[in-house]
Formats: sequence, structure tokens, C-alpha cells
Amino acid sequence: MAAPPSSDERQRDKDRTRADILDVATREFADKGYTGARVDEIAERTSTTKRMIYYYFGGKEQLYIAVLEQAYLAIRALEAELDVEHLEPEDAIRRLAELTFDHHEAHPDFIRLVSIENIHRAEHIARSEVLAGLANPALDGLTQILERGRAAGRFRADADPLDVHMVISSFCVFRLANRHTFAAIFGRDMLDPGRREHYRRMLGDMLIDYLTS
Amino acid sequence: MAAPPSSDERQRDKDRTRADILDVATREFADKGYTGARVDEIAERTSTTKRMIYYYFGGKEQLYIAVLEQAYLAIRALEAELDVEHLEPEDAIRRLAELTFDHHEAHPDFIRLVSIENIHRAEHIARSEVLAGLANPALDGLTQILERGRAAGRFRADADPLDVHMVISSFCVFRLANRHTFAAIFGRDMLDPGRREHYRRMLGDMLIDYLTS
DNA sequence: TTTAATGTACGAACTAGTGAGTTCACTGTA
DNA sequence: TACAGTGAACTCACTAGTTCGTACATTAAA
Repeated sequence: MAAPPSSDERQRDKDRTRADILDVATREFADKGYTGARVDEIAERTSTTKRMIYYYFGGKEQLYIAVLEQAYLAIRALEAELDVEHLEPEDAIRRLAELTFDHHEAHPDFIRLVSIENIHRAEHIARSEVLAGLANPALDGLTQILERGRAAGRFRADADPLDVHMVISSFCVFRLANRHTFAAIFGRDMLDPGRREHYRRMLGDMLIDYLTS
Repeated sequence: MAAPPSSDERQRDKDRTRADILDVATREFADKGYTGARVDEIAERTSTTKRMIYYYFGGKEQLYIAVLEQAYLAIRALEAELDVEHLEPEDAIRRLAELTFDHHEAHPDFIRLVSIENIHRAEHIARSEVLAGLANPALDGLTQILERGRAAGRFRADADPLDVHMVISSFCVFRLANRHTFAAIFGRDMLDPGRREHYRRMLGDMLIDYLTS
């Protein structure tokens, strides 16, 4: 039999080696930042060697960009699950906000990578052909919701989709990205499970109050 | 005359040397992050030497903590200018929000330092006796405003001061901290002067709509 | 046999921190 | 008022350890 070995037994597997490196690198970069991350450390936690990082990615920076690309595309893919066309505008907004809320909470590494990338003034995103100008599918849904609400006379006319997206993001991102200094200064853990529902509802309330005022 | 030389001519000046180092270090850390900042680079931009950094601060980490302490205390001092007791609750909230908005915009280095410190999980703040548990004077003012609004039956009863502070902060911080990735992905500069007034009013509107709903 | 994939060992440059000695301002003393 | 003594402020040169990246040898697969 010339059957290919099962993927579990293969010694040499380009895709798996690449994926392994990318996976470890994502955690390392999210944990320590771009400058703080160590190529040797990433290599050590991989089932392969440092040589492979340079073989497949070229260098630390290209590896980091690859990590960013994968992280953004994964988020993008998940956001496609938005399905709010059958809901009333108010419910649709609330649903979109809650989905974003859950999403951010479920992907702390992504939030950290975004913070890190902002410290570097998004220079790596700008250098990535995949990411530069990659918009966001949730934005289309949001635009439709606002348009429906406005047409029905229930939402204010001057609400801009990107502004609303910004408000949702700022709330959800802040809760994760700034939780440590917030807890250190104010003594409140914004990620306390006991306050989760409160925050989730609060975000929806705020949006509805603003859009229907 | 045994008159001391004027402070401008003095060659040896403990306070000035310290302040010089701290000033340069603030920019360097805010610019490059804790790990990215180089002690040699800080020394070079100083009018003194690297040895003096170790002489006065002990090491890179202690210098960074000193930078954080100075930055937080400076912010704290400025926030004391809050004077809203004579205003109606609605106007007071708006005023507080706008002051915070202006404040964040005027201190981008501080916002960057906070982001950086969050990447490090606030471990340095926790290690600082000055900063750990340092609350925020604006919070007292906010508590009073909400109380007055609630007593007058104009504000909702379940509004928590720290939650409202969180909403204001998240909006203002996100606008600065995430402007680079936001611009790279969505093509919108949240700091565009032409949109400044729009955002400033939007924050106030949102808060009033939420609190009076 | 050819070539893609992988492992090992190493080096050049960098980086935080230090050892050791110098200069300056001031003080008490003769 | 001259001057030795003193400690704080300061300079210079160095080191031990780290870190990215690569040269070179080797192995598995087509």
C-alpha cells in the first residue's frame, strides 16, 4: 500500500509545523508583546526548532505579522455568524452588541495583540497586504440595522454605523484591555463573572437609549 | 559674595538631574514600551549619563515605576480642577465627561503608559506603594452628581459611579489607545480635529440618554 | 537522485548593570 | 582665610549574559 501515513504519524508536515509555530507564537506575542517575545522561547515551546521559524516565516517580524493576520481573520470568520435580519431593530442592536461582548471576552489574546499593535502604531498591520483596510463584516450588519431603525422612525437619524461600532468596541475592549490597571486603581475586577450580565445588559441599554432618544 | 550660583548655572543639581532623567524616560517608555525602551537610549537623550540612572533610580524597572508614579500623580492633580457642584446634574455630567475627554486627548503619553502597563498586567503598579489603590478624585465628584440627579428624580436609580466612570473612560481611552488599528482597518482617524466636537457631544448625549432613561 | 524539510552549533550585536575612580561644594579647624 | 577632610554627584570603561539570525550538516520524501 502506498497509502499516505495518517496525519498523526507523519514526521514531516509542512502545514502542521507552520500551524504549530503560529499557535505558540500567538500566545507568546500576546503574552509578552512584540519586543518582549523571544524567538528562542517560541521555538522551545514548539515541537520543532528555531530554524523552522526562519525557514517558514523568515524572521521575528514576519512571524508576528502572520500571527496578526491569523488572529484578525479568525475573528472575522466568527463574526460572519451574525444573523439579525429577522429581528426588530432594537433587538438586533442588542444582539449585535452582546455577540461582540461575548466575542471579546472569549478572545483575550486577540485583544492583547490589538493593544500591542497599537503601541507599535499599527505599523505591522500597515505592512500586511491581508490586513490593511480589512474592514469588518459586522459593520455591514450594523449599517442595515441602523437603516431599518431609522426608516421605521425608531432610531435617530444621525447615528453613524462606524460610530456605533466604536462605542460597542470601546466598551468591550476597555473591559478586557484595561482590566488590570482598573483593578489595581479602583479595586474592581471588570471580568468578575458576577458582574458579567450587568455589563452585558448595560451596554445594550446604553445603545438603545442613545439610538431611540 | 558666598551667594549660591543661580540654578541655571549649577553644574550639580540632584533635583534637576532626576527630573531630566524622569522626563526623558517618560517619553521613551511611552514610545517603546517597557521592554522596548533602552536604558542606553534614555541616558543618551539625557544631559547626564547612564550611571546616574542607576545612581538615582536603581534600575530600569524602578525607573519605569517612578515614571508611572509621576504620570498618575500629575493626572490626579489636574483632575482636582473639577468644579461642578453649582451645575444641574445633566450639565455636571456633561461637563465631567468633556473634561475627561479633553484630558485624555491632552495626555497621549499617559494613555500609552496605561496601555503598556496593562500589557504587563499592572504588575508594576501593584509593586508601587504610591499607586496601588490610588482611586480617582473625579470619582467623588461623579458620585455626588449621580446622587443629586437621583434625588431629583431625573437620573435612574441603578447607575453606579464606577460604572459610569468606566463608560466615560472606555470611550475616551479607546479613541486614543486604539486609533492606529482603527485607522488601519476602517480608514477613519478618530483623532481627526474635524470630528472632535462630534465625538465630544456624542459622549455627553449617550450618558444623558442612559442616565435619564 | 534530487530536493524540501529539519537539527545543531555558533557568532555578531546588543543590553542591563557595575567597578573604580574623579570632581565639586561644603564644613570644621588652625 | 587657607586648607584638609568628607560625602554627594558624577564620568568612563567594562562585563556577563542575552538575542536574533545563520552557516552547515543531515534526513526524509518524491
